[in-house]
Amino acid sequence: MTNIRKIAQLAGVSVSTVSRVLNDHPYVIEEKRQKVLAAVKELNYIKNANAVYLSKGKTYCIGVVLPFLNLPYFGEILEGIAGEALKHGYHLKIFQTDYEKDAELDAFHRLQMKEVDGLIITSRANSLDTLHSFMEGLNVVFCENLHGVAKKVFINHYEAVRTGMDYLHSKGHTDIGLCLHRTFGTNSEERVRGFYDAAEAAGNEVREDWIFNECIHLKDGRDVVGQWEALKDKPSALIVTSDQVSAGIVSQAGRKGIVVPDELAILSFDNHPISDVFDITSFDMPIRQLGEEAFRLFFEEDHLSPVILETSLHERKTV
Amino acid sequence: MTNIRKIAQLAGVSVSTVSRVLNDHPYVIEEKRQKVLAAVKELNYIKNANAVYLSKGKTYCIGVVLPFLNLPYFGEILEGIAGEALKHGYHLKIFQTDYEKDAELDAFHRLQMKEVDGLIITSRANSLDTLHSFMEGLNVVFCENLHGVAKKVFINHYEAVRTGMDYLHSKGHTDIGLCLHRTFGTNSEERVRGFYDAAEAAGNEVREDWIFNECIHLKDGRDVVGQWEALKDKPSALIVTSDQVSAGIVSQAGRKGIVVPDELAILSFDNHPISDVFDITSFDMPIRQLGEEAFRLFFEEDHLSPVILETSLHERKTV
DNA sequence: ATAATCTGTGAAACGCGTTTCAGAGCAAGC
DNA sequence: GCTTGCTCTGAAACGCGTTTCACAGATTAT
Repeated sequence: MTNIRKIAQLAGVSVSTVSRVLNDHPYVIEEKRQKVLAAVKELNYIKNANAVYLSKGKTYCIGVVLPFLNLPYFGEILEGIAGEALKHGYHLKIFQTDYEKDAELDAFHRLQMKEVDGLIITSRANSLDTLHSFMEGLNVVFCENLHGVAKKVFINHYEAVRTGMDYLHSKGHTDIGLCLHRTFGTNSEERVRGFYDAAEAAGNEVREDWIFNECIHLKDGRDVVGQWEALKDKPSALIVTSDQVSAGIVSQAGRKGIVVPDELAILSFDNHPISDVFDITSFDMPIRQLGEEAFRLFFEEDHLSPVILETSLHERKTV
Repeated sequence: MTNIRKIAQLAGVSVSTVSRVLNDHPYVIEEKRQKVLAAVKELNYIKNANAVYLSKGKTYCIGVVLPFLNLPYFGEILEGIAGEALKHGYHLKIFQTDYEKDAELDAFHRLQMKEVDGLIITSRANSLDTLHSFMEGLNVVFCENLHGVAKKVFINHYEAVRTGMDYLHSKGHTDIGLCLHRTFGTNSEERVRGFYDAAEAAGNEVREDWIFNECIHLKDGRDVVGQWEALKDKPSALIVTSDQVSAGIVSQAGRKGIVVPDELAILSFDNHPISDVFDITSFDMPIRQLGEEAFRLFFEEDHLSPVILETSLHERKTV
């Protein structure tokens, strides 16, 4: 393999000078510069990235920890991160976890090993206590409103749910259910908190059996309709934290002859294009922006103040 | 920073022995092994991944070139690649191109620089001629049926479209249109070829204005309906290469009172969950498997025979 | 005229783990 | 008793680019 020393030899200069030329450092006279460039061309020299990274102590690569790759939510976050990263010459390394704790910890280990310069945790399975010992002095960004000092960016789910609940109340609903991706995780907990707080503030009761968990994909929406039908006391409205699930609900309701919103109102989250297709009233979630801000938090070394993103309601026809 | 030499010093052994212990090589006496492990613990030693990669000449990382991250198609491919990669201890680096040639070439350059061990090209903008000079002796996998020798895995789009056309013919359709993601690119060309061949075989005319291009997202389906309505002579059926677009078409048709399939039949591709929700007849595309096979092609050094994946028709209610 | 800068350059150290090679010591095979 | 053949170990080379430091020579400032 041809390396920088061979170039130096052929060009009749020192390796430092070669390095200077290759990195556009000043203080190299034109003549030597040309000789170096000629040697590079002649020997077909290509830098070894790993040598650069070892030497520099950084990799211009950021790790993204996420559970799944085939959900629009994570695809959109990735777009946001990648777009912003590209602007600053950074690349993305994917750490897909399937919410397996070990896979998640592996990502942190990679960070410790300097395989990536930082980590963006879009969603996690491990407790903060567990993670703390792994992130001493490392650049980690969380996409959630976690307690304690950390770089974090998050969508104000609490406020969104409260606003949504008030909106449903104003439409006369008192019996409201909730469809969640999962119950653990800060973002979900924030939504649940908003849900309970709003219900309490309005003097309405919350029924545990009106909270549907593990609503992730389109088909889960269909299942929710089945469960809803089987209930003796049914909520008249559902807050659904994913447009995919809402779309599944609305389409299945259509098949079953359940009239939306008269019999069942749906207030959704994401404002994904699919909500437009199904005329689903949905909170616009700045997911791409979430990704962009996450990268910025990583990039700006001492940017420690949390970034809070707000949602806005897009009224359509399911409430 | 604590490195392998410090460990050696503290443990009173040579660096080779430390390396042996750290890599579970045989021929290290238990006593020294314990001393090394103790030193590792005491100094809180963590390997530097970049040093390993430089030394080994490989990174256990594969680059994935893709235009977009927020399309289900690419999310699914990624899932397939990532799943298979994980099994073999590989990670993924994302090279999002937006179909920009320079961004694409950058990925090849990274490969030359040994930043990744190989590249999976899920879709590309550069010509093969351009790329050829960049892949001399490098491990590159293409997800398309390109001409010439190369690692490749692809879905048999030609056959799928031909089968689809015959299916439509059998239902009495003679005036058939086509919705494409794009016109360039091998996969699209294969579909177009199947489209023309089938029409010709059936003795039907193909109308250029029945071919709709740049149909990518849900909303593009809506636009197609508008364009379709504006046609003086309308096709009675459309072959649509994405369920997202089909869903947009079907939903918009519903709003406009266009009866599917009586007035407009839709034969779609992907068999994405959304096609189930909309009852769209769709070809099942083994996209995840495409990703898995792509990784295998990369991983098995001399696996040069192309992998061809077949589709299967899922009949629902839009034809 | 002298001090203070700036330009240009190379040797050497640095970042750090892996691997080869030579050799010592010891047990099994003939 | 002598030859193979293991087991175990460390020195040194290897992979390779960046950066610091010392210094020579050329300017500019005082």
